[in-house]
Amino acid sequence: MTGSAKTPRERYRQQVREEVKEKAWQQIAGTGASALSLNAIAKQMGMSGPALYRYFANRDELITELIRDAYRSLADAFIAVGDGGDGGDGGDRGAGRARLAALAQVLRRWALEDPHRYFLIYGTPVPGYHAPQDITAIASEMMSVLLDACTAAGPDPAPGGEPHAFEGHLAGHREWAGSHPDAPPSALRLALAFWSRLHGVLSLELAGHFTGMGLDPALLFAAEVDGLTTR
Amino acid sequence: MTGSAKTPRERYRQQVREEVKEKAWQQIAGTGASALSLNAIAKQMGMSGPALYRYFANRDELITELIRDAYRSLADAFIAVGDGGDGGDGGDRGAGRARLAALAQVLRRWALEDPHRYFLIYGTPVPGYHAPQDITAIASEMMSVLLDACTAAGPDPAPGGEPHAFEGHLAGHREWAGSHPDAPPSALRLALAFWSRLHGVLSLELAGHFTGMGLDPALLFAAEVDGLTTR
DNA sequence: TGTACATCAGTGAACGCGCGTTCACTGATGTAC
DNA sequence: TGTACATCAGTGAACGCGCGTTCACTGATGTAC
Repeated sequence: MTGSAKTPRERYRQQVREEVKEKAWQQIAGTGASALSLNAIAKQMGMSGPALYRYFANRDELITELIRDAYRSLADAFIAVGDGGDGGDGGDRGAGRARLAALAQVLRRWALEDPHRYFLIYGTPVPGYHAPQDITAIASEMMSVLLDACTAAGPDPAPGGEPHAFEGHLAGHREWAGSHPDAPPSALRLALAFWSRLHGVLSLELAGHFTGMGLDPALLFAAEVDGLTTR
Repeated sequence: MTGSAKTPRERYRQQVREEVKEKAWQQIAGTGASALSLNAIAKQMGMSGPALYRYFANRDELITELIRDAYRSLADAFIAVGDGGDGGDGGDRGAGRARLAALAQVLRRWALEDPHRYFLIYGTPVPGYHAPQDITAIASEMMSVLLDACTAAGPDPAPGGEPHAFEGHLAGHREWAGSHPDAPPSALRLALAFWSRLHGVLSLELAGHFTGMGLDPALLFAAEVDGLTTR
């Protein structure tokens, strides 16, 4: 796929890089990203610490790479849903809403699959860290898929007649929806509600705030999805 | 208030403990909780590192104390709103909804006042850390205030006739609402929506996920509050 | 096919750092008679 | 009011640890003729 005709050395390099990242994820799963240690990874791979500097310039580069991979993985999962459904532009509202529901399920599965990976993206920000531009670009890809579905889900002509005040604000502040310059404000609002509500449930769930409460987080999640795709 | 007739030494002890915590918060604001260092705090106070062991058994005890204080502070802010409003039990729905909106504003102000404090409670969990029971008790106090308001806000008899499936689940899983054994399932659901939706917006906002998008998070927050207190 | 050279993966020693925590000790503050 | 003793805050040295990162070097792998 990417850059064919690799020399054996290049292939090996990439292979080792992958193994480093794999061990890094294992370590993050155990003690969190802030405790990520290059030396510990090296030891786990049976190498000496300095050897890793052949593959990553420093600790920060490794972490950035992990964040990038996490975003890429989630974006690909989103895109797969977008491709699977019918075109969208001509689809009826029902199809758009079904696609929204599918995106929600993909998001939840992805989050539960590896909570630490989820928190690497959406958790407490690392002080001083700023994502490079190519990572924000991946985030935009995801938003684009989401906006697709939200637009297809229907403009939801406000039953009362007057659109919500927030939609007025969005009509004038839509830089973030650059990929969909024609999406109605109600679709923009729906996308933001989708994102923030589902993140709210997921991050509380993954952080363990529901444990001991005796309720099933999956049902709360489903209820929120319902609220987003109904009416 | 708590334990009068302190000796001067006890008073001094408590004073130093407070100063330690104050410096700890400053440090957290700068580099996050995971980088909290006892030695650095001591240096900032003009003392040697080991001196702090007169006041805290170890680093973990200090962090637990900070978490406890954070919860206490938010709970007190919630309780102040609850006390301010009219009784509640007899109040009309409008009053309940106004109280919900007030709680939302208090939550947002509290979060913006010190984002790191917010993340200490609601951010990426520290691997292996389990909150002692007295802290979960404080969380219950908050939930109780919230349930008060949600109950007063009205049972919201489902317009379509059939209550949402999730409310059926809640009717049978309400241990977490122990303080309000008679609250209708719709009130329980409202409380969970309040908590998770507002947390969703706030945590995305505080983590900086809206920066560069060109929209005003305060308005998204307000729109979500609106959705919770309308209809 | 074989030799000469360049590339590059990995090692081990070392640097400097800051961490949490313990310990024996000094000196000030409070208490009892 | 003054003396004898107990309490406790704070110090400085020390222990052991792991971290990221650099450096000079060895040995294997690939390339050019």
